[in-house]
Amino acid sequence: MPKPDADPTVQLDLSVDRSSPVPLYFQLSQQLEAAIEQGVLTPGSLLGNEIELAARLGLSRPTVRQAIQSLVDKGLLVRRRGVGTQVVHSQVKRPLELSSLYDDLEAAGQRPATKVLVNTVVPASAEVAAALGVTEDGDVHRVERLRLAHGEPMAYLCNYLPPGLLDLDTGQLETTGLYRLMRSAGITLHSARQSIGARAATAAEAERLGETEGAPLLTMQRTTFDDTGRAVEYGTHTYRPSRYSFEFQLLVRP
Amino acid sequence: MPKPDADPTVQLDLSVDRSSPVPLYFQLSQQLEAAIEQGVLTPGSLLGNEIELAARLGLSRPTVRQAIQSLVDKGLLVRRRGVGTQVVHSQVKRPLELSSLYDDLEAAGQRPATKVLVNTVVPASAEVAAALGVTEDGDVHRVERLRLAHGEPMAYLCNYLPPGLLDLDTGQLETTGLYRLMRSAGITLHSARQSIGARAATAAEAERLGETEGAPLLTMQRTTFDDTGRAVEYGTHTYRPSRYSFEFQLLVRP
DNA sequence: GTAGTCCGATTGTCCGGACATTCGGATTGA
DNA sequence: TCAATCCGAATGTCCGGACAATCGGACTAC
Repeated sequence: MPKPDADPTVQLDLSVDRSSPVPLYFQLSQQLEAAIEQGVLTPGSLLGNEIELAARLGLSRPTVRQAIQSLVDKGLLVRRRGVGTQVVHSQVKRPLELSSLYDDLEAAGQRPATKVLVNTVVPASAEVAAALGVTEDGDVHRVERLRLAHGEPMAYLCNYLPPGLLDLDTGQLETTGLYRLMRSAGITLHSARQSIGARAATAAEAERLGETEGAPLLTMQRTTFDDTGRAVEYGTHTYRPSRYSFEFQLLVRP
Repeated sequence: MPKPDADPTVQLDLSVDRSSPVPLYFQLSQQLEAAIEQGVLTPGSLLGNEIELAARLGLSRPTVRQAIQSLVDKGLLVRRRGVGTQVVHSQVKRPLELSSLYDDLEAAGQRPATKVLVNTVVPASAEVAAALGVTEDGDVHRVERLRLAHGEPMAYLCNYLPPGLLDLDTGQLETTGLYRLMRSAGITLHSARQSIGARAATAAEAERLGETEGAPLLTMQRTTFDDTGRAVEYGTHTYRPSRYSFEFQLLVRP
């Protein structure tokens, strides 16, 4: 009985457009990622050696390697010296990005709505001043929002921003997420420090979220930095655990 | 009045050992990382252009770029075309790894202790079977542990492992973390899917953790995969929010 | 003075090649 | 039969060079 080939080397029709301004390695990595996404490249299948792949596409090996490496970094491929490069056995989706709750809900088809409760300038408390790196009692923007999904309150978001960074329009805040506003204002987000915990709801918190006093709440604090190292946002959020949990995938750094 | 140079190009004494089996780019990236860690390379300072750095070290530019790129991926450096490469303005520590609670506590100097409550083989429930990708009612290892810090219970950990993967010695489980055991058994961890939430403690949970019934608990579910895509571990954990919260740093993918 | 333009500096992309290292199977030997 | 050895295959590392794209400051023109 002939044994079926378990991990065949897949032949794809790949091509690159040298007249395009898009980098060649990026064109290739996108095509490979699409092939994996659509199941053309099945989990476990080998990708064929780099040399031949480069020759087939008329590219150099470094370029092909750069394309493959970007997918390895995303967790979609695994390289094994002496063996080859193969597609990871699925399960991998998104390796945890610095995403906004708004975008997450929208992607999940939850039709998020936002109610801006407060949008003003206040003197910075000691906590906020320390997080944002501004002087205490200096001006900071304060935004309080209630995030709803299907008309039900899901989270209470309280955010602080350093002054002069961004015009915070209440109308815009109700139709999109804070991160998207910041990015479109030319701020390049770089990293964030997060802390996720839980605690019992105070009376005021319970009131806001439609829970009862003492009910468990999921809490998140976050400070976000841009690529110059400035803190550009500090926020304390509380979530209804029956409506929301943090789901993410993370990769092991090799 | 002479204006002090805010972001000077720093001169370091770097060197590489060509007789070492350690890759040159790795030697360089380690030295740069150490210089950043120790404050020799101050936040905001420029790194000097790649060409000259390569010439100074007797390396080629691709090698230097590979070293720099690895630090950019770690979030320690930022590159700007036409400007140069500069050290990120601090704040960056660890970009969230797939770490074990045991190692985290140990690194924080908390002297963690583990009490193994259950270490046995059981038939897989539907939930466990789905997570691990084994047949329902098939054998799986079940480990229940209580993790303590300073003698106080901090978390209750319930884990399932597919059969035949690992010898689970109760003594070893009490002196180290599960991940370390798996790694030393030759399993290369690749990624994990996590879900963090909160809920009120049941009577049994409260009893185990020394809380009262209805107290808020922080919960985490995780399925871990190796680089072949096999699920190698599934666990449901509950934490006392007064004793533990998830703290991590995450990077924005450029 | 202010706006637009030019230009040097620096990183980004890409090439073609060379050798080293590791894996896994096939061969060989006990 | 089983273990040790060899060998092909594939990725890992490294080189030296070339040109493109972009940033920021200096210069120029109005």
